[in-house]
Amino acid sequence: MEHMKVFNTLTRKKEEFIPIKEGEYKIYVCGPTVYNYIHIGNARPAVIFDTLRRYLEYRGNTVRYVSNITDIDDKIIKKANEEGVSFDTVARKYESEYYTDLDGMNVKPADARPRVSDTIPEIIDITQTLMDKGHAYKTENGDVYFRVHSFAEYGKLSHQPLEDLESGARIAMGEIKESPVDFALWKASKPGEPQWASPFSAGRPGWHIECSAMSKKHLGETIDLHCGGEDLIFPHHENEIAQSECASDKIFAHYWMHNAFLNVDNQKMSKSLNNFFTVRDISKEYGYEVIRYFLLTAHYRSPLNFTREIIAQCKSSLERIYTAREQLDFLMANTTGTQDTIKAAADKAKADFISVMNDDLNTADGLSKIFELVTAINTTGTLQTKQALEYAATMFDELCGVLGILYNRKTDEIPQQVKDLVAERSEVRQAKNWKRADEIRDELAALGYEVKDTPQGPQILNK
RNA sequence: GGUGCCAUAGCCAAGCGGUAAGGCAGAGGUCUGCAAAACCUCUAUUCUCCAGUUCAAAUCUGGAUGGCACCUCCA
Repeated sequence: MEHMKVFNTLTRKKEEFIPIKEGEYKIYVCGPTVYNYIHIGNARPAVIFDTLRRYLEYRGNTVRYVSNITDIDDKIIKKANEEGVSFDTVARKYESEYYTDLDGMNVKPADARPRVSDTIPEIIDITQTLMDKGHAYKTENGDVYFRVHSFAEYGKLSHQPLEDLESGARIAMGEIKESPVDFALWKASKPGEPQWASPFSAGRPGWHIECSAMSKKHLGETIDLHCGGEDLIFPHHENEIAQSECASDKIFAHYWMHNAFLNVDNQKMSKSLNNFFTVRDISKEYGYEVIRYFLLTAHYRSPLNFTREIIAQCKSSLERIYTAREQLDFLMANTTGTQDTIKAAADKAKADFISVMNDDLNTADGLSKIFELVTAINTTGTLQTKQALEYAATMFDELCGVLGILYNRKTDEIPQQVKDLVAERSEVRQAKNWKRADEIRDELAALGYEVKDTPQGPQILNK
């Protein structure tokens, strides 16, 4: 069995991606904190790792894919208090909006989409285990902290010596910790905060413990891959490793993948710079699919710059793919050709596509392989047999499907009214009545259709 | 200060030791009643700069310059 290669943050090397059980991958992706609409930066891991999943499935594997919702968090609580509603009112709203955006970008629903608020017993359980094993301690006010110095491998993901981390760490107001690097597993609740009963105190979980608990609950103690944005490497993922491995005495995840950040006008997105874009707003202007396409145009470990100019370019590029696909359908219905050389071109595109995707998910190169097939189709057109074109179309759809693009094709039956207008237009064109012909084109446009005149007759496009 | 990453045409971007993929934009042409799309040709003798290694470097090494990230619960 051939495996793709991925860059493993743990070893900082490209490695063969070998699952625990051949043909089955267990993947956990850190999801968003739901206190607002997601921004385009949030969309990057969602789309990239969805593409990884699609690719692994395309290559014949089964994938168990889990992505969480962080619905207990300071920012959510703050927003809820501002609006005078409960935290879960805020969380449920933006969770729902998040899924609307994911659906818009053609991200397949995860097999499990756990919420922190539904995982409290498991969180308490791990916390208790860590305390029992001496990896965690409780303070007077009811907080529970992880004892970082009890885990010798701490820092193995971020590749930072503990001393350096220690010098950079801060102690927040009111924290009483043995070491500045220790982090909260459980926080005793303060007034105005949601709380859950626990053996430690009435309180709520810390940030990092939730992913350890949800990953274990839905995928087991050891998984194949854990991924997320590169900012999560430290402290979030480092801490997850510490918690999970100390609790289970097993490897938490064999592979770690992290996507680079997305910038706007070459600057970090931030509210103060006023360069903050939500997926929702961009989708209204350009459509969701262009966002997905855009995210695939660069390698996931490279920084990606977002500007309106670049998005506009992506829209044109995507258009070329759509046009070729529509052309393919038209050709299949009208070709009189006898060749089948397009089959070889399609086979080559597929083989090349697999080759570049195997190399650490090179989606940018993957797209270029689709464009090579586009050119082959556009060049050879009516010379090919119907069967050969069908073969190419199947391959075309396969590859686009792996990248998750080309999902907005209009496949509705063309209305009789439109067909009649096109027929009338053909007649008046025969009579060289160009005025009426152009009128009809306008009428068709008003109905949402476009007509192109080709040597094989009029091609009707649903726009 | 510690740890990493990046620099390829007007724009986006792959390539990572063997002589510059792909897309967008642009110019000219073909086709067309006009369109649209498509096709053909052109658009980096060169990969930020300077040294070095090598038969061979955008690709490796050293240095410089510029940009970015993490070490601050931001994907």
